Amino acid sequence: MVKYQQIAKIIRKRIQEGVYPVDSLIPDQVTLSKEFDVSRMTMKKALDILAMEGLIYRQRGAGTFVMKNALINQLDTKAEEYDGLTKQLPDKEITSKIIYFDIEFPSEKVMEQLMLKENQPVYKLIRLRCLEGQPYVLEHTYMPSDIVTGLTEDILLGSIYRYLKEDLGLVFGGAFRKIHADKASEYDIDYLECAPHDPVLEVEQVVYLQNGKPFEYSRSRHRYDKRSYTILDINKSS
Amino acid sequence: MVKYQQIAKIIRKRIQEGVYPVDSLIPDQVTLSKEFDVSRMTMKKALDILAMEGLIYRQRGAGTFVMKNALINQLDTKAEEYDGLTKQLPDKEITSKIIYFDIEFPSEKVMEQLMLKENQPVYKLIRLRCLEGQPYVLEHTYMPSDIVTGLTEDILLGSIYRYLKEDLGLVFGGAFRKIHADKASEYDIDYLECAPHDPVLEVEQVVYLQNGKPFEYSRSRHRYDKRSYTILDINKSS
DNA sequence: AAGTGGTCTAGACCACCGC
DNA sequence: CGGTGGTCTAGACCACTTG
Repeated sequence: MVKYQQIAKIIRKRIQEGVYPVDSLIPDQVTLSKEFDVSRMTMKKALDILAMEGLIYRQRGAGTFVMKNALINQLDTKAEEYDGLTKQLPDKEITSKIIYFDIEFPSEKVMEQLMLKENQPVYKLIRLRCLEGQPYVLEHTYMPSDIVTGLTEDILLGSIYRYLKEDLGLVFGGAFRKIHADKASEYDIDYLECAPHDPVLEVEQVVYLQNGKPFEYSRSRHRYDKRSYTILDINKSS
Repeated sequence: MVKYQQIAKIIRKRIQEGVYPVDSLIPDQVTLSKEFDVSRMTMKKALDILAMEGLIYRQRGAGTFVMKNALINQLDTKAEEYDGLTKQLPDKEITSKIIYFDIEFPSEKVMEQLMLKENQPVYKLIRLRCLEGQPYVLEHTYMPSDIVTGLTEDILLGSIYRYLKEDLGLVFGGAFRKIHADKASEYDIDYLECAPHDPVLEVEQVVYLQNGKPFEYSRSRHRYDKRSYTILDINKSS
């Protein structure tokens, strides 16, 4: 870990422990850079991290302050969402049931989302993920077979993302998501065990590699009473 | 606008216009810093912006590349969500109907979300926003009366956010959102004109000032067929 | 080994706030 | 006016990829 990350870690701890109380002024950049024996640019870079996390804010001419809601935001674990369920809920028992698993040529929609030609086959899979034995989410997933190679039922029963990262060495770049509400389909009623008129929360996403190539298109349908989606936005423009 | 922002703007344009084609290597930092006659640090800062936007990615030792999906992401206007509906959909006709408007003492839930004491009154308002005359979203909003002062029905009929920013001079810091699906309530059926068993997409949010003080707690209920919520995630850790 | 991006420095100037 | 944070420089070293 480089200097500015180490320093950010120390300051973050001071905020969490109340050494720098909520809503207070913290020492200026010159003082801090002397304390940590670094240049002011490096010191600023450390503070930039904390500003991105929403822990501090700065006013030219005035100083650097601890955010009023600094402690609240701590509660949200910074799980990158494309780490997959297994990593997002590490303390829970997650099981998977394979409902469909095959390789086929892509539909129009899938071709477009995954930037494929019609002759490039994709894995199509449907999994029911259960949390502590209870139905949690029904995933409809498409992955191009030239990027995601060697998929087996064994892998599907565990964490696909662990396989992609550790065994295939893929580097994730980001994801584009669309969230909407929908009526429960016959499929949802069957597998999620929800009532006929229950709403469903659907997360439709395309996940990309670092070079921007899409490797997953999926629609995850959640029971409306089991899951909500949280987002923390920080205003960078000011 | 400072140097690194100007340079970022130029490079962004080159990517959009295909001067730097998708998936290609762009000139290295030393070459670019000579072209723009700036130091390498400044050049890197310009590229940092484009990396945050998901237009480029960099590999130590290899070079800087244009993302495969660079052009796709351009389609999403970078509307900060707390700019309000009026600014998000500037080309559409948006009208508001005031269903409820009063000032009262906060409930337990509102006190907690807005960090208030029980003796600090809040504005409570319910607005139906219509898009091109059609019901679009039903907003239940609470705002502390000591921050958001001088609210009138006239303001509610237009853009509250414009009033807060321009007239009160408030500086927004960010927002915390929770998105879930729900069953339509009697209220939703009445005002959104949806069917009894239609699902509803609810966005529950707390919006903060720059100093971390919350100034809005709201629940916005959308017709499931009219609105979805989109998110672009960029992986910063790599 | 050469070339790339990432970090770090010491110092400078500027814009802004509050006294 | 002094002190704050934001920007920018010219140069250095390092980590990494590629030929």
